[in-house]
Amino acid sequence: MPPGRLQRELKKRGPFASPEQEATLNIARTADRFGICFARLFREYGLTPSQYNVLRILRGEGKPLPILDVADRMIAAVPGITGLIDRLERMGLIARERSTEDRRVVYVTITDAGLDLLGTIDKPEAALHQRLIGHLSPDELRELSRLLEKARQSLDQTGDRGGSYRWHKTMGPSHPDNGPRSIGR
Amino acid sequence: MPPGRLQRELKKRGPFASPEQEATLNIARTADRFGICFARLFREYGLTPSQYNVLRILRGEGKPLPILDVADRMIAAVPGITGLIDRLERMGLIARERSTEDRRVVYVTITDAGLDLLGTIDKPEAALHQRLIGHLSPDELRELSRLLEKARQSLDQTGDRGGSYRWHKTMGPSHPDNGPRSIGR
DNA sequence: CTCAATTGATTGACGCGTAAACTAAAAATG
DNA sequence: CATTTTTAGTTTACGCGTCAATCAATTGAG
Repeated sequence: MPPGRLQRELKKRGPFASPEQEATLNIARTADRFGICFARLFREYGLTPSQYNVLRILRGEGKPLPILDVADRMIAAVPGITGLIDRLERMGLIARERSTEDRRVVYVTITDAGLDLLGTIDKPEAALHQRLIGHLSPDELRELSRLLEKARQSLDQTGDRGGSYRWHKTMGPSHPDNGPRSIGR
Repeated sequence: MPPGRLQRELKKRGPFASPEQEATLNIARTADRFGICFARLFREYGLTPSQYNVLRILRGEGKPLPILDVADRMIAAVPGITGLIDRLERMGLIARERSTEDRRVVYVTITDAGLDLLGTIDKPEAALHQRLIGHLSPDELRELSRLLEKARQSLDQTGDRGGSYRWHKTMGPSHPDNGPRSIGR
């Protein structure tokens, strides 16, 4: 049976086909807009969102971390991480260091310069969070986070984890996963 | 209330710096995860999220649209639109057409092939929306959309429109969200 | 009318995400 | 011990977003 006129008509001028679509699009749109603001902020300090992301992960860890562990905590797939690390290393914000035990793994650490840079971003970043959604009441913020967390439950159940490429080890659902840290788009 | 999903996912030992940060990060994270799902769906049909976005905009308009008007309705900046249009044209999904009055202007239309392709994506896409947030109640969906729209108000007021590059015409705040249509990250 | 400013659109350079193919080291298997 | 398999990481190729610079058509000021 062909598509049907009813469906076509509903689609034609209705702003949204369903409340589900409306919500999903709202999530995407809001994240995009907010992401642009954060990207602008990071760029003032010479960083892209992804680069900031890596630095945050490394600062949070406090000690050298294998490169793939960094990738695991970002949404990004693995291959892209190499160039990212390259650039950060060239900027002097992080340092590579090959493991002696297992010479395949490359550890990455944040340098003092990297920590300094992050330190200068901390306050403006908090202020931006505040500017963007500070006008929501505490109740609204709580409810918003609750709804978004509930929304993401549909991903866990279907095994639809973000990181493609390989789902090596730690396949267990909801292991103590240090997820992505930042905001970048 | 238990620790909260995002907090656990981030394995942040301390609490969030602020409820504002928690909410902002939740928005970004949810959009990222959902975006991956949609990107996968579109890719099954040979489309990237951006390409799908352009096609949706053109179908919604129903008539030829100047290239910059397409860019306006996407988050993307202007220069990137050219290559995007190039590829879609090469795929036979849209058509370019130079204006006769103002020979600087290039109009873009969706072809029948483009419409057909979109038609085949419609149902699976709706199903995906459903799968991703169908488990929220109507009340919750309404509330989620309301909160996200309210969150975005902070952007309108400060003139922080997404599209950089040039902020030519149509500066009007929040015209009936004819804005970007898709989901891509 | 002429010349400068504006506007629509494109190009080039760079960073990033992702799929695919590849190298090298370690682990598993026989 | 030799061979296969797995794993860490890189390279390559392509699509896309963004900035800076450019070109051509149009508009505006004098």
